[in-house]
Amino acid sequence: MKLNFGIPFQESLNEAQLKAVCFEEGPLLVIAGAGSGKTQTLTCRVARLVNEGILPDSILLLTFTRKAAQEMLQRAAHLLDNRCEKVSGGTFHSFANAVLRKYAERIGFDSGFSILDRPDAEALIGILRKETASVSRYRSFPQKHTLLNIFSKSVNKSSSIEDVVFYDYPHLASYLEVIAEVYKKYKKHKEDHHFMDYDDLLVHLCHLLKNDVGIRDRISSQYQYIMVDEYQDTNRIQADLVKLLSEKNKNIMVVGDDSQSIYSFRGANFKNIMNFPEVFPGTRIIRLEENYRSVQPILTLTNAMIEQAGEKYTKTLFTRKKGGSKPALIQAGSENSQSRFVVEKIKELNRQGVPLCQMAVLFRAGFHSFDLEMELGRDQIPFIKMGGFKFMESAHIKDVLAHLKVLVNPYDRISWYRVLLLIDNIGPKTAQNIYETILKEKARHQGIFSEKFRSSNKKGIDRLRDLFLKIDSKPLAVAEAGEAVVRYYSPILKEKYDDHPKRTRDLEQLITIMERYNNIETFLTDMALEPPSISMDDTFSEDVSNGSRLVLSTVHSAKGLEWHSVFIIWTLDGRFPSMQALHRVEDLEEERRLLYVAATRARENLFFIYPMQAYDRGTGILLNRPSRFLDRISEDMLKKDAIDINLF
DNA sequence: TCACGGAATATTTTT
DNA sequence: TATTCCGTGA
Repeated sequence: MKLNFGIPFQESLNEAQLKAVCFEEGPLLVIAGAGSGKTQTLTCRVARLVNEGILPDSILLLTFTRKAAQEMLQRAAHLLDNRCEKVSGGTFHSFANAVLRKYAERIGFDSGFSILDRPDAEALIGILRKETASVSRYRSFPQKHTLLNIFSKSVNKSSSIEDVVFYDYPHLASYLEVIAEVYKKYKKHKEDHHFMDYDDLLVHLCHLLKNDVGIRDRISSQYQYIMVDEYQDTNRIQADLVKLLSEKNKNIMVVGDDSQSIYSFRGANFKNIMNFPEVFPGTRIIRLEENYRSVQPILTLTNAMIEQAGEKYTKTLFTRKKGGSKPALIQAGSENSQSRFVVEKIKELNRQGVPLCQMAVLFRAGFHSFDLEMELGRDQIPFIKMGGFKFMESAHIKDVLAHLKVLVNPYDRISWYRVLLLIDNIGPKTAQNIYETILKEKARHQGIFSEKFRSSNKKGIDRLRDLFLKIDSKPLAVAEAGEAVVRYYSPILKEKYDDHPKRTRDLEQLITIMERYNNIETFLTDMALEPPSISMDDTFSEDVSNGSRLVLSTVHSAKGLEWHSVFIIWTLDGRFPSMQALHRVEDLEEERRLLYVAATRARENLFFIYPMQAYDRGTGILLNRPSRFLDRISEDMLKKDAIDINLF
């Protein structure tokens, strides 16, 4: 039976997809296997609703990345018309930000709160960590990034610092009190200075909706239809938010795949998707099991891999794609032999007509590809490593932004330190003195004028003062202020980095971005929340002649993507699954899902490669078995080969 | 108190 | 690869 909606997409949908698209009212759980057309289903549903006259701004589409949201709405607009672009869509965080800006005062916040991105949060913790006197007594007190991980996990799992430390960081148990002390300071500092880190956005929104019935009613009435993508990666707070937001209309559709839940280390809880039917009584479940991506031999293997998983919604993916060759597990003599194999195989496939950009090498951790990167360089094979560079997090960009942040919020300590430490002969101590003077005299950025400085500092301080005077003297457009800062910063940049030409170009890009804004606060918020997914393209545009580049990626960053041929390296037991995950069943299960995600990225060819042996530095154990997730799989599904290092 | 250099070290990271 | 940490000397 086919229904007709008079819109041109329905022929492209299979029966299960169509059911999901046409689903009317109430809670709906869509279990969407890898490559089963989940995005298309969501997209079509949005288009269908809008087409039937539902107001776009009463539809809410929540995703984890800004890119995913944009893409879906654009595709929906393409199917129907541009009403779809008006659908409220975005990440949980940007949604929270938007709501909180409106109602901040209800939770005792200034609507002009600033957002701390990860480096900012770490920097703040770094300062507080040093300030905490007792830290110096301990030799191996956790570093700032570890502290932030602990704090964040405690928030995202809604459990106490104590529980997180005992459960996930037992080796730090003796520092518990001091860790808790730093946490308290961190929290207080954020409150005092109207900062929110990423987690706070969700926490405060949740708090607002829970405690303010009026606002909760207003918001949950506004959204008639709510859809959530990648539901298996939501954490406790996000699940609560979904529940609160859908309170009035109960038209909540979540889409996800429990087998692809790989973010528990960030507090994601795949139980959310398992428990959904209990939390929302009357839930309909629809399974999307037809895979449009991989050939059958790959699906047969990946089905077998995930079959062994403990808890899951059962589903069996199938495809109508014919042919295809059996995936292979390859033992290489050494790490370098592994790299050589990959390089040679890629060259071979490339000769057969597979473009480089249709091949990917995936691995568990970023540094696993170092040796391969060198081999690729030697053979002059162009590649792009995903998840690597973060435009907004690079030092020079942060430097420039810090100057603007100080103008917006003169009590922003992290940014002040950042700005001041750039000046010659100013170190942490001097920076602290200056900051305290500013705070004491409530002197905003003019505060730097009043302190008496040693003559060795004078020149640098004077330059900074000139900059602030210039920006103060007349109202400047965002980009003009940015240009002034860049002009001030440029000599420092040249002094500090020998690759300054490239970085200077980045700064020019930043100015270009600024030109789109007429308000510095909005600009800064966007940079923290929705940083431009910089195609640092111009870095590579010099060799545009060969636009096609091989992709190197961690498995996490590869989620949702697909390639003609996929190589998974380091499938050595102890690397993948990683050593740290062996002690706990849940962790091991997540590793299994991770390898599953990696393997299901492949359309035609799939290779697992591992070096014959490697020492684990942490434990001193010799790793010499292939991944336990592959070892027990029979030869019918997985071809097992050893290659000789001398072959290459 | 700061700057410099060398060494160590690294899960995974949509916000 | 790249970032960060620590010790040393000025």
